[in-house]
Amino acid sequence: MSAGKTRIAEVARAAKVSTTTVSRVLNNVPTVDEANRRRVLAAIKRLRYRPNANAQRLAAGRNNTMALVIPRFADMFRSFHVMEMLKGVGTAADRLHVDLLLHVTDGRGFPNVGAAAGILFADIDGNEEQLDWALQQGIPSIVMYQFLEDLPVSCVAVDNRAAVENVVAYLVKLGHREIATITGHLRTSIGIERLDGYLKAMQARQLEVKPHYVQHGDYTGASARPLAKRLLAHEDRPTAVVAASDEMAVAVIDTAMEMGLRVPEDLSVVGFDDSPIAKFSKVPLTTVWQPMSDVAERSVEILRGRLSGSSRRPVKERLGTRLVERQSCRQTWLDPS
Amino acid sequence: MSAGKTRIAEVARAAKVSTTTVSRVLNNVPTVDEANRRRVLAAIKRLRYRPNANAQRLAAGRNNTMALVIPRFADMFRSFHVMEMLKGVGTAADRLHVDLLLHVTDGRGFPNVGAAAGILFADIDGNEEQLDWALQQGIPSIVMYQFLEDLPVSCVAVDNRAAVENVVAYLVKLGHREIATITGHLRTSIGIERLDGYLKAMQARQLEVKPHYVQHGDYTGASARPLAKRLLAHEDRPTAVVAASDEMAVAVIDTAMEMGLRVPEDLSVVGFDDSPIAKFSKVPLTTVWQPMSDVAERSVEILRGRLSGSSRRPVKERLGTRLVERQSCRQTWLDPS
DNA sequence: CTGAAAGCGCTAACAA
DNA sequence: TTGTTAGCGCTTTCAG
Repeated sequence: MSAGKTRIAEVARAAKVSTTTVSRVLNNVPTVDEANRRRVLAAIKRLRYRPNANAQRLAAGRNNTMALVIPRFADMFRSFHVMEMLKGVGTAADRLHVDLLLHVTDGRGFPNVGAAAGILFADIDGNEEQLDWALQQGIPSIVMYQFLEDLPVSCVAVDNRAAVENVVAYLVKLGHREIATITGHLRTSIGIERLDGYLKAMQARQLEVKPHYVQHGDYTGASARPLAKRLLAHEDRPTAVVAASDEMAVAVIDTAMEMGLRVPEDLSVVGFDDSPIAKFSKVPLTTVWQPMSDVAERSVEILRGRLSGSSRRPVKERLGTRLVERQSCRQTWLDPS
Repeated sequence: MSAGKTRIAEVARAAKVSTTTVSRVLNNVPTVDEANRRRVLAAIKRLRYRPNANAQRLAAGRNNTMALVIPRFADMFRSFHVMEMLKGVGTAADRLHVDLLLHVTDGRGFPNVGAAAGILFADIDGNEEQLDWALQQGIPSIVMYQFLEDLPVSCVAVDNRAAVENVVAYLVKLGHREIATITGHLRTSIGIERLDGYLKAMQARQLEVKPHYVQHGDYTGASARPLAKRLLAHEDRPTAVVAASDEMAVAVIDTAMEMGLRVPEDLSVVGFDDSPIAKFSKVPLTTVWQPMSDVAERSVEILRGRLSGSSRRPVKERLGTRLVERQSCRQTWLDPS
């Protein structure tokens, strides 16, 4: 009894029509006499009638419910991204009339997707088991923000490779040739793609990737600090660092300053995420903005299409990023002031 | 047809029992022969049967679905708080077996709470209309993070007053007497309570609240900047500022430094929120941590109780905060180094 | 411990 | 344009 206790029959009685007619006005079926429609509407209002959604769905046989699975302990998937994601998912859900069932999970156990016809995985990292299960159950699913090449599942991700290539191109244009990187987790496609983008971009320009140029972090500032120290203490110090996350970029800046280096005069730093800390760090961070909300919207659209029965083949898409220039990069030939 | 297309009848046939028995094992009814239970479970697995949640709920007449309403454009309700809230709501929902229907809304229109038996409002600010509607419809609702004294609705909020009183006490213990505040929006209970806490604490200690000591901001850094400038440029400059948000506190610090003041040597600053920027600001910020996730958990519990029919009277609770000491405050009698 | 049968509240043919 | 009549897929008395 999701509603109060008013049934459709009572509304029908009050409006002096059949339940069918009430159902019709409820579902905006045009073939209803205007007078009747008005009386029904009035009765609904007066009786505070709210249809029982379960009965509706059962009878109609349709189900526009999607489960949104998000990790309980968002690690790399930062909270500001979650908000963007929610905005995107929410907007699309609204527009496409889909209901969202929220599942905050620790990755263990299976999402209680009882009522859901499909599943939206936000950041599959740590939820692989659940994805497997969904796939095996044949539940239409889509994973957001991660490009799963080999799995027969739809996904919408950010074009990480192109993003980093773009960053390197930007640094090169500023005159940098000694460019190092601090990677994210390399067990996720995101981390791999960002590293790959760096490698490809360097190679394309015949720039040498010295061994110490690639430092393996895990997105956290804590992981980046010692890496930055090692990198910057090296006799063959790079003039620019591209980090796979803003947090790591900030750690690089902090470490550099502690070591007496100036940013951006002695060292250019680029982050990834365009998170709030990018604006608030000691040196406003030049970083990569990601279309978090668009990825989410697109995902809902695709899954909706899948549920409507159009195609059964997985859809895989990538969305573009944007470089946000702030103050952590500098041309190499400028006289350091 | 949320599930594939397997019906309970097919499972029953495969397991050579009645649908009733299948239903029993589905619902963990103990009175089922072990052999039968095993066969049913096997059949379920083999046929990949997933019960139709709508039919279940309709037949059983129960409804443990809560709509979670969150604003699309989270302003004061910062994203890191959203994550905490989701964690809390998710945890409680899991534990209490409630389904969460997510509604990301722009405040206009009414939440499509069709399937929901109750509503959780996260940050009612901007959603007053929707709350009114819910109340009028008699839908059990609870508002989180805002204490609505006069409305007949349950709410769980942070004890803002006590929190700020505690901050003032802390500053006084450090020797401060000239303590100013930058408030948040005063059209929300949160902003009012924080200001009130400040006023009460000052009064209780017979400390004068000079007119310019109370500056009205709106939680954003942008709003605080000019206020901070005015406050610090005043001939009768305070030695400490308590801001109603971390963003504003950071703005105060930045402004102070731009004006040649040192923090905390010349000015102590306390924030509110314990947001990520509190750690990353130029001077690590002493601030108030809020039990965001606990508020959410408690809210779900209370609403659940309400739905289970226990009490009909609104429940109103406040949860305590904690002062997180970092490096933006200093004893007044210390020799400024 | 098990099954037959009667709905849960609504929608959707099908006739009228 | 309207109402009658079957169900949607599951749970739940109530006998057995």
